[in-house]
Amino acid sequence: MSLKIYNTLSREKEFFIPLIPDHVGMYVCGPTVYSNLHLGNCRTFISFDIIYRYLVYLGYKVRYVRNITDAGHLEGDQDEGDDKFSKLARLQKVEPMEIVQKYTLGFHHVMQLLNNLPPSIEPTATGHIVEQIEITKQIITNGYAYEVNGTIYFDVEKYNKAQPYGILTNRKMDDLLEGTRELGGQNEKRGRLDFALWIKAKPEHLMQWPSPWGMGFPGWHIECSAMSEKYLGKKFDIHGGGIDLAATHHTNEIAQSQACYHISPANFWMHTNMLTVNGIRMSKSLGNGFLPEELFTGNHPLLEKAYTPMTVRFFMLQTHYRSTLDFSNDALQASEKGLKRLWDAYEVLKQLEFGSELLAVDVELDAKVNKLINECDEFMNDDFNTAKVLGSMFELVPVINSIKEGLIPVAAISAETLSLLQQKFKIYLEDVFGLQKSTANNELLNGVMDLLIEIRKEAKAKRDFVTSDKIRDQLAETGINLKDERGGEMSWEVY
RNA sequence: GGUCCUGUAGCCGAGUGGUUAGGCAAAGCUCUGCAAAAGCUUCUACACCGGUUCGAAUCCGGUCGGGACCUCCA
Repeated sequence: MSLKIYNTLSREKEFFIPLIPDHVGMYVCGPTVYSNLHLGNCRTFISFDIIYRYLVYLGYKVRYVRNITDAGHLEGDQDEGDDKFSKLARLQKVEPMEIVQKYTLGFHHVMQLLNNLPPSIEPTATGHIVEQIEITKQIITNGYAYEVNGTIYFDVEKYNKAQPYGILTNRKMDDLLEGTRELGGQNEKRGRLDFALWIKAKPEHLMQWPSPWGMGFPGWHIECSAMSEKYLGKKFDIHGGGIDLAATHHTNEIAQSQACYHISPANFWMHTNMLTVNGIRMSKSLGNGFLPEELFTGNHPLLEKAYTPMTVRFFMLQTHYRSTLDFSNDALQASEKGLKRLWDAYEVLKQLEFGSELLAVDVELDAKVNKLINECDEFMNDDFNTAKVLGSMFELVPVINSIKEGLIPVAAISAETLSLLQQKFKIYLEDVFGLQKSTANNELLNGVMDLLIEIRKEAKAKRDFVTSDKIRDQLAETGINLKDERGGEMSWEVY
């Protein structure tokens, strides 16, 4: 079975066939680094991280490009506005690049905590001004852009006569025009839907570059066209981003590429759905965003406690990437416990060894285990259905625990099946889903715990429950859970 | 207003027309010196009204509710 991906462009799942066999070029729209990213932003980057990891698992050589937007993002919909970096920089009396540096570092830190792999290339808009100017020039040459007082606009209505402008989100030009606000008298655009490729800078503007049209800065959409072309070519396999970018940003990217190179940039357009709070989209403008830091510290009115980055990651894995996901303390609480159950079973599984005893293999169980394991790949191949994969893995948890408890003999499943089970759990939990153990134990603590366990065992052997309970209770107070195993062994974990 | 998406048990959420998704919570039992963990069992839902079909949560139509995009936002 081969991979199928839902393509926004066709509005259906299509078999994924890369342009160059065994190679995948993937471009994902990254953050605009003028503020902290919230959990909704994180969701998109986690989703694409898992997609990236799965493509690698399938054996593709993936070039994953995710940009950093550090220039030119306009405030509001008035094209004569300030860019976000200049505005903030003036407000805080710092260099625009100080803003960029601060939030880029913050972004990378959060990505690392969430265990997202770094992309292959992470280009910045300010590092590609030349390329953006070149594309703009070519679009003008091709007749799809015009200059007004040093600002270059893309002529949407003219473009729409050659190519369907609203193709990505299935919109007709007339409908789009209807939904647009009236042009203000001072507006210099020819058409309501026209957008800026290059914007003339006022003299006091902090970030500006020379261009054939005077000093200015790039429009928002042109950077992605320029950088995706530079690193992935005029046509590449996958272009991704949040679904909120589809109607405007990605629609304009397609128009720019078509107007410049006469080709639609990506074969597959993938869009991740929004994270909501009480059913409403988490967004910067609404101010209902949770910062990752608030979550990791529990410092938020809607949270009862802190949650680890891995809990957040797991929480998002339980939902399909194209569904909205509602964020709440209860939902996170459930994820925390679910992840623990699954991860504990994984730790148990790693320790299981196939014995040499010649017990009859439970054919039915063996077949069931194999089916559940093999389904994982099928579910992922069906447009990355992580939720179904987790469902299968959870069904395997009682099997693993029962083997450990001796309720099912190890030899009930074949050595081959056990080995496959161990391999697949490792591959999915660690390599594809990118989960990792939340608390690291150190050698010193291990030694101390060995001693305490020994003392407790001795006390229990003498039926000295006062001492044995004291050890367990006081460890519990310091945050360590000591558990009596079947057969007199003891294990422990940090809460 | 236009273009879409969506409504699943206490909560979160998968669901290809016919088979118990799964997680969390809750209850009972087993195990245990007592716990915790684990195992077993129970809770079997698909907004509403029609239609198609032998059969629909799943397809079609309508009604009502929620949301997204159309304007900066992953």
